[in-house]
Amino acid sequence: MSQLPLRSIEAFVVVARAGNLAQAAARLNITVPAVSRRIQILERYLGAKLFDRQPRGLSLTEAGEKYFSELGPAWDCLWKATIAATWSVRRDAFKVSVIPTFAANWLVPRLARSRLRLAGLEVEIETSPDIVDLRERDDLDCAIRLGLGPWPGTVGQRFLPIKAYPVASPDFVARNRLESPADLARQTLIGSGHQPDFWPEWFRHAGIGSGQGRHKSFDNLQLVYEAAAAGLGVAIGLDPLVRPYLESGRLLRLWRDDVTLSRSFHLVRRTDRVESNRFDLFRSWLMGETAVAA
Amino acid sequence: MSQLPLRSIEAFVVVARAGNLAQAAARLNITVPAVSRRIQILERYLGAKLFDRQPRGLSLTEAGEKYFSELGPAWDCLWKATIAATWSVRRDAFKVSVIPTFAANWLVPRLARSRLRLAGLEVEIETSPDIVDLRERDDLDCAIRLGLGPWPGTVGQRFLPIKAYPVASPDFVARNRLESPADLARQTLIGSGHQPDFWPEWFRHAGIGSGQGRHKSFDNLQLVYEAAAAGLGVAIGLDPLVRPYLESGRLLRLWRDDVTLSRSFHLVRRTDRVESNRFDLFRSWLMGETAVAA
DNA sequence: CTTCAGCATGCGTGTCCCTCATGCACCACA
DNA sequence: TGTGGTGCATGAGGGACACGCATGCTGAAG
Repeated sequence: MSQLPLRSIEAFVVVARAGNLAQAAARLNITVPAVSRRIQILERYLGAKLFDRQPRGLSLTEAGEKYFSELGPAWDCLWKATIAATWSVRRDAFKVSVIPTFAANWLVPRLARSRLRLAGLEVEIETSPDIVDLRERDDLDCAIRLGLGPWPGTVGQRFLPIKAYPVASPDFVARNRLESPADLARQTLIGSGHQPDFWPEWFRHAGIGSGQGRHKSFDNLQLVYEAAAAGLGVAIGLDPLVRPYLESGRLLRLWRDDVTLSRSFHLVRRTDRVESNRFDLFRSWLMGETAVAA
Repeated sequence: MSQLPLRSIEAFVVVARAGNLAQAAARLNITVPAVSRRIQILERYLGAKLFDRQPRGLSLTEAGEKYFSELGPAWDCLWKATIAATWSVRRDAFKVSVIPTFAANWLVPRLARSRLRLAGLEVEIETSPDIVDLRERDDLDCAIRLGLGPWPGTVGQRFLPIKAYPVASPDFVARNRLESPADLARQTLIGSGHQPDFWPEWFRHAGIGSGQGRHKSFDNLQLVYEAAAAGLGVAIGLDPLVRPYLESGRLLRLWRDDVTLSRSFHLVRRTDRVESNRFDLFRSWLMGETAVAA
């Protein structure tokens, strides 16, 4: 007496868009096997294969393609309508509190090319170098935080691990002989003030006594990287954040070794607020982005 | 970590269309309390009231109206796409085997004004006075049967109880004095040949020895009623089927007493076939029709 | 005033679905 | 050709969710 396998249909849409189960699972906030089963259920229900299982992910079959072309828009419409109906009063944007560096180097670029607005969600970013207490800011819907978690009054989940490695400007590298981590002792190390400094944790992993060189501190990571790019010294690069600098060539990674930090990025919301579909949508998008970024 | 309450959204669409929980429950094939809860869940999730609970059923609030206006089409689209994707090969109609009288007096009129075709399901009716063995007819998707059930090789559910009462033409009533069931002994009783005759069961309930009058039999109920309308005698009217005759005035109900027969209409499908969404859709529609017809 | 229709709620239970662990196929690289 | 890695499928077990039943409640009709 089964009805439409709705959860399977949902999974189908997400998988079709993602192209692989891992990213879809992240978006759906369930595990890969669970997604796999959902797809199987739908395929059995329809009596048709929807995906070709290929060594590198899945791709839609002809039937799947056709089904998806009709289903996708309908699903978006459903989402959009549901978002719009949420506290129909609340036509305001979905506000997220983030540290400036993450906003500039990760969040904003991805938001720009996302489908979120199409899905009916307007996202507004508020940056703050310090951790904002969500309980005192009713206008904020959630926050993205860098640290160990949990934070009082919030629930959340880790969504992006951080790798760290020393970086410096090409010019700086050319002028100084930096052959092994031990050479760092003679250099100026640029750290962050507001955010906990990541040098100690890196030195610990690298097996060297904490850096003996001179230290410089800046309030925010953006300034840290800018300083390094200007040739002021060696900074500790946090992997997703520093990438734009590496890609543009303004900074170089000194050695291949990297360290996965204990701190990572977390998405948190207030414990005392009902989880809204706006939050669902945002998290879904966020998880999908990180899964693909791996 | 909840996702969209899809089952609740489904329920919302169905309830919004039905206007009351009972009919919606029938369509969804679940109980009334279950539907009630689904709606509550959605309302909590959205943070908005969707229905005004009125003494006579529910009606959409303004917010609900708006939500439904966007959701309804999307939902239909989803259904349609899913139907279309079902064994993408099978573009043929959904074939139902029915007895002729039921087709003519109940099914066809309702099908005509239904949204089924809009939803993407083409229904084809095959009438047969005898019970067709579904196992021998691969082209049939399901059957509607009058009887006690179950039938070998099938699963199904009762969906329409039958009330029975004697009927005769206005002319016949004028010519003969028919004041109590006992008077039937002197009259010609018109029964059916193929279908089991319903007179005996009626007499048993009425507390009278089986009718002593002359009997006439016809192959199908349509002919039975036509014969009665022509003044040939008294027929036993089966409630949903004989109604068109009563409404047009061609037949009159003799007494207010009625009997609910042990036999009723059942919707059945083959046990050995996976329940398809086409069947789901058809059943959903059928259940909704009977709930409203009550 | 009684009865009935129709929706809400408490409680117990069954079932579905998810997670974890493992297996398998394919590709890349040595 | 072996080895590691990626990505999906499958088996077992458990937990949460949602359904059904019984009952209560409210407003209207007889």
